[in-house]
Amino acid sequence: MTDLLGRLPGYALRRAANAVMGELGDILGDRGFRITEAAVLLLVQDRSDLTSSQIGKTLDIQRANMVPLLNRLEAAGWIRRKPLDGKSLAIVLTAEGAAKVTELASVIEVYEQGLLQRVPEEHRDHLLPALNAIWR
Amino acid sequence: MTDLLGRLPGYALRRAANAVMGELGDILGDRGFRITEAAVLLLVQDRSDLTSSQIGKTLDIQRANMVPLLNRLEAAGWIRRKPLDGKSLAIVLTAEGAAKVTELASVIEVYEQGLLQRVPEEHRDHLLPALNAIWR
DNA sequence: TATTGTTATACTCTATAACTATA
DNA sequence: TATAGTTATAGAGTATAACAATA
Repeated sequence: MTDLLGRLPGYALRRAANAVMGELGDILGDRGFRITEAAVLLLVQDRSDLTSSQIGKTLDIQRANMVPLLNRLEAAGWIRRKPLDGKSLAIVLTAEGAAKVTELASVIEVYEQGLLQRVPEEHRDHLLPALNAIWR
Repeated sequence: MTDLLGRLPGYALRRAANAVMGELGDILGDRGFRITEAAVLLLVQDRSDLTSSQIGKTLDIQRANMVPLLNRLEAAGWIRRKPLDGKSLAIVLTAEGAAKVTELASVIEVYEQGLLQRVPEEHRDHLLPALNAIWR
């Protein structure tokens, strides 16, 4: 039973995700972001009508944990809380935030391309559909 | 740019790993294990001459964090610290631990098979090599 | 001089419960 | 009555620094 762990998809998934999140965390950290913040910003760039709760549901972040996260993004001047009614707030990018996200998307795109290059060509196109089949 | 996150391998990797670790964590938790403990036990089942430091290097666990982990496994009666010389300790399974690991390996095997079944057949065989290429 | 096991500690990330104001 | 935003807090999991003993 040599190399048992290397043959378990679950373990490989964990190690691969840890490696990638570590690398991406360093890259984004150099630019003042955390990974989860980057995900929120990219989502908000896509859609400017989402509330904190909706973002949380989409990204699997607890509503309660969205608060300090958005506070940080707001304090940095990248997002704004825009009232939709007396209860809900839409999260929208500021002009400064939009510029930051453009830079961010570019950095991430470069990293993701490099990531795919690590995967042997015959497996490359299968990675994303396989991963999405697991959690979606 | 709709569904941007769904097209990023890094994000998909994170979500898939979180989903799988959550499920596996529940399954193992019902049996009194944490995921990392299970990994240690499987590795020790494979090789009975490894020290705490070597296990940590193999599984990417800090030496300092191995201590409470092994303490728990030892307190449960599943492993034993066996002196190799005046400095190093080999981690070996007890008889009770060996039985527990056999059960554990079976539970994990069932889960991993089910996990692979979620992946469409045309992508299935590519998952493990693609993941291992990313971190190994 | 480097390594092993260990202790203590800090930090990040995430989960839970409860409260309020509004739909 | 359910939902949104919020507060406070607790728990994992992981990282760092330091130390004694031994290789």
